[in-house]
Amino acid sequence: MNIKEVAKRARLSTATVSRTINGSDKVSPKTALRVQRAIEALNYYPNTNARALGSGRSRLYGLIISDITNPFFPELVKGFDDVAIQHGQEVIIANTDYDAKRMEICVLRMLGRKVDGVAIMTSEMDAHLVHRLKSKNIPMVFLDTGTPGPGISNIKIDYGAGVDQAIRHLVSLGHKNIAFISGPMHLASAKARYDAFFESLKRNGIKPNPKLIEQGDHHIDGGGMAMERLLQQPLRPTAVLASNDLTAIGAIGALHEHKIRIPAEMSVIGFDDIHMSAFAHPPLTTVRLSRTEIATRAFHALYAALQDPAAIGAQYTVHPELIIRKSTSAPAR
Amino acid sequence: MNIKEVAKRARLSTATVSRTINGSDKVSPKTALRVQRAIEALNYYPNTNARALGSGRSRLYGLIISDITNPFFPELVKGFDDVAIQHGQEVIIANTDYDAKRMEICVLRMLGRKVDGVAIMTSEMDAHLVHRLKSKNIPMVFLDTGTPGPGISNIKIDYGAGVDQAIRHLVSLGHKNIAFISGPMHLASAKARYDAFFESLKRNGIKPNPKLIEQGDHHIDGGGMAMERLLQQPLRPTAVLASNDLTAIGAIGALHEHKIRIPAEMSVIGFDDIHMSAFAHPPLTTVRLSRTEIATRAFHALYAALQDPAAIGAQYTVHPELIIRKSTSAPAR
DNA sequence: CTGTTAGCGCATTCAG
DNA sequence: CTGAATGCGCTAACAG
Repeated sequence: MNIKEVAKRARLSTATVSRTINGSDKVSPKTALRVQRAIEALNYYPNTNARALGSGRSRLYGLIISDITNPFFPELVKGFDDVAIQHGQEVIIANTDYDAKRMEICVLRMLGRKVDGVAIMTSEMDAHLVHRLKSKNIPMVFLDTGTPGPGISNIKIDYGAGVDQAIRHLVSLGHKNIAFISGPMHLASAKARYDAFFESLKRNGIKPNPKLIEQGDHHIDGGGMAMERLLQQPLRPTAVLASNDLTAIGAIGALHEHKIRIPAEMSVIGFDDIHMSAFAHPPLTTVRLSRTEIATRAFHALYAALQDPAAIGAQYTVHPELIIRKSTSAPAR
Repeated sequence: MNIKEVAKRARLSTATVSRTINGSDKVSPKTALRVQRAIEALNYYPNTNARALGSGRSRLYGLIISDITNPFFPELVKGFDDVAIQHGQEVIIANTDYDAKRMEICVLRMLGRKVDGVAIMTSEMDAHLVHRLKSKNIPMVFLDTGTPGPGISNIKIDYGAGVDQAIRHLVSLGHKNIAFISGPMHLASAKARYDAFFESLKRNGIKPNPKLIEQGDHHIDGGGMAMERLLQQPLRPTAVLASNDLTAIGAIGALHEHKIRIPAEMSVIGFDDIHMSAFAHPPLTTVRLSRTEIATRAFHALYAALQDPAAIGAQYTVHPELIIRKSTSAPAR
């Protein structure tokens, strides 16, 4: 079953069939209809590999993430996939697992499949791999770690504004001793949040207290353990901001263990707004980072580059939004 | 950069280059080495599309899941992807989102890409789509919903044994009034767990009480709401088995709201053992369904069919395992 | 608007 | 063990 059969059935040339399949406007509506009918009658669908080989375009986009097991990513994947499907494109996902060798395999595969673009949503991206992609003129879009240039876009996250909303919310509630549980500092996104915390504190007239900073690992247990350490401080904070929601959820768990009431005795704020945060106990106040927005912008950055290869990469900014739920309140006096 | 260049560089024919790339044994070690060197010198990697077109085999496997946002699936995806990479194969993921039209698009794409096999991990699979795959002789493997046959394997989950371990654990602890929160009954997996619950109860000499059965939705909130309903019963159960971990976590949340102590006043058991269950409060006792095992078996079923196309589909059974943590104990007297 | 033709890059006969 | 030639299914000029 191939394009020839369809052409034969419709009594047309393969070129015309190909044209109508690709929505060329140089086909009369009547012949297009004839083609459609033949396609349906024969249950035909084109061979993607041959298509890519012939045209040089694969209609395939690569999405590189570091850990699909982290709830932040599936939502991102879903968003990206959704938009891609809407545009008749496909996506191939690569899970690097924070492993350099695996990352290389992933990139090589994408190169081999002639992807039309790749979205790099992990900060641990080897420079030489990026270079390799660039040398093949494959459009790229980075999440917060790229430098816009020819064919390279970047989606910037305004961590400063996001963290600032959280801190202002806490300050307006009357909090002064605000702790922070960071992520692993070798991750660019964790570092950015960490820095934003300090700046926001200063901006709000609060002197950062190093004893109120603990490091987590962006997972539940790291958050719990960091909270434990925080509780051993002589000066107990009245509020804690976590670098991501998983960390906050872990912290909440530790607080429950110690029978510390939330938010009465301790306010907790997360970052990301993953789905389950709304179902935490109490429902978590957090700074939402819209995965849908990130995914949509990423796809469009790539798709636009495809339409106009000369287009220079753009820089987008996504603004986080504070979602106030039940884990924050004025401190008990 | 293509195979010709490599051939030229190595002063060999493209056929020989192709052979060594594909690990043919009809190439002398010396010439193979020459090819290797040329490949490295030129930074060559084969064009996957051309490869698939020429050989008819794509080295690509399809994985169909219903909702990547459900924590059960990312772990499955990761497992499948890991094994595939180990075997030098690629995987393309399709997220059907419980939507029939989208499912059709996904299958058509896989067909178009000439996948070497597809793993169907969702129960809502259209019969005509399965038929279409079958007519193209594409090996398939189902998760608990397939009938083994030529090129079709099935991975059976012994829900009966899994649920039975949970019930026996509860019974041995002294529980008699055991509630069950089911999943959405239109899902085959939810139905299977539901049925297993009844059978296990009988097997353990307990008469099922319809008032102690509530329906959830396999999400956190559904579990919470179902638990609320259960608590309004005049006869309060001393233990509850949830159809999956998310449901159990929701139930735990509802119990906390009511200040009901777990496990002293209510034991809770989940099903699946998703990663976060170990970090619930208290850590959830649950029936582990190894995603790694499912994924590995699924991949191998497909991969084996590829090696020997005449191989008849096999049936595998994966046995769940009770993981006892802190959410279960003897009932308070 | 439609048909003819020549590759795309590789795997695979078939010779040697 | 190696090379030359053919075709996979489709798209993209180029004609008409």
